[in-house]
Amino acid sequence: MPRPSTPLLSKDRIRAAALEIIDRDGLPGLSMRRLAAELGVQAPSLYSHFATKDALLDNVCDEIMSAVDVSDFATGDWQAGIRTWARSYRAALAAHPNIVPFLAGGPARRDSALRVADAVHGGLVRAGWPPKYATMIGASTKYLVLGAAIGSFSRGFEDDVQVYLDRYPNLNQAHKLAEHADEIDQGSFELALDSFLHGLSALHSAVSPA
Amino acid sequence: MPRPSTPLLSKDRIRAAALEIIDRDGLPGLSMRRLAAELGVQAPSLYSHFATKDALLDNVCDEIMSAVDVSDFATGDWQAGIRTWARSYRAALAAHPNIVPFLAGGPARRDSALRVADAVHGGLVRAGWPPKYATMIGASTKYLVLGAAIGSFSRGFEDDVQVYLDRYPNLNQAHKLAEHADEIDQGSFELALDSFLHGLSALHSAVSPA
DNA sequence: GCTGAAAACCATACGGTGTTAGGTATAGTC
DNA sequence: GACTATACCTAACACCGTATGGTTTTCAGC
Repeated sequence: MPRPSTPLLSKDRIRAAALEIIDRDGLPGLSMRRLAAELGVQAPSLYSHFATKDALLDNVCDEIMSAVDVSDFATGDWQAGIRTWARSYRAALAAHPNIVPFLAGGPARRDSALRVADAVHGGLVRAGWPPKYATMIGASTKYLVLGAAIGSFSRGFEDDVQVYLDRYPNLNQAHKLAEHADEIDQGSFELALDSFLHGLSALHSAVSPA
Repeated sequence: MPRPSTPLLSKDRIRAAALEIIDRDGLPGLSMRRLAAELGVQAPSLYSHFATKDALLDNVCDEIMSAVDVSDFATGDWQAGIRTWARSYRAALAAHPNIVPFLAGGPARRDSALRVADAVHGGLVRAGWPPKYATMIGASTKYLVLGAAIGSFSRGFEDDVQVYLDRYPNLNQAHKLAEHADEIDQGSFELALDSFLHGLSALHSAVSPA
């Protein structure tokens, strides 16, 4: 069956199916053959739309990152800018945790990432932060978000309580963590974000020329 | 060549060689065949010592994590405990950045991770933190370290300056980042850690029963 | 409307992967 | 000295990403 009348595939359809597989079966669960099968097609056909598997994954990442909101940097309130950015960033990754190891590992050269970096850096500098600090604050915030996404407590602990009880007395309630994992992840993230901004706010008056 | 007089392989030797390959060639550069070749052996022989590749990688991670220092939690100074923990943790990962995506993705059930979690949680609770906060503080700190390790600025930007200059005016000095990447990574991490502890310290007096 | 090029599918195949099965000779144990 | 477990081997399986080249349809330009 060569070139059909109406195309079976499209970048959008492939991307959506890939993300669905990743969310459902994890990153290793995505293979070009399985993806093709799910689309009712043979594996090499995908290469008419994406040059490599990595290019496809990059495209998936770009779509995820497009939900990141840096608009509050335009208001002049740099704290609101960071908060909105960090929260939307984290939410975007938490919605698709399985792809985070790939997304984080890849270079920041993706267009979507550059758009964000530019807005963040510009917003902070306009708010009076010296460029060097703007860079570090951007990096720190990214650390926090990526770490929260990849090191999520949710899937960190074993259901088998015995493992903890035996040897680690301080973790005797660890099995309860699984139940409240999302809550703890969210709380920990907010705690870190609040503390971070608290500290920055003190620093700002010390280094800002205004 | 069956069972040799003196064993060619050992868990230690395999682990060391694997880590060397990962450090040199990255995580995808490690295959059982290449590892075996480097050890002067055939791939299936490795399975006499490790059940699977993942088990081998877990073992490598355990070794890396053994350098993490939680001893300062025993001094009663919880801030020093966190600082020493976070810094040694980050240093351990920064020494082997290529394995971080695997290390971070895997569950926290590894023995070394449990040892740390127990010490951290115990130290914080003894210092007066309510257990819920102890959990969140541990998680937050872990986020920061993992994020700093995986989202390292160092490898985040393209050498090709033109990419930035064209479209993102606020990033016009981005090419300089590569030169000072390590410095920026370190500075950003310390900035985040300081701010975080600063905020926590205020919170402590509010929630501690003492 | 015809011709030529590009697009979008296909089957086949290559070299790589983690891993299993089964063989063989040595080391250590009763 | 016989037996078993060990630590290597070769061969092979199922899978992977992807290159090649073929076939038909669509589309652009004359």
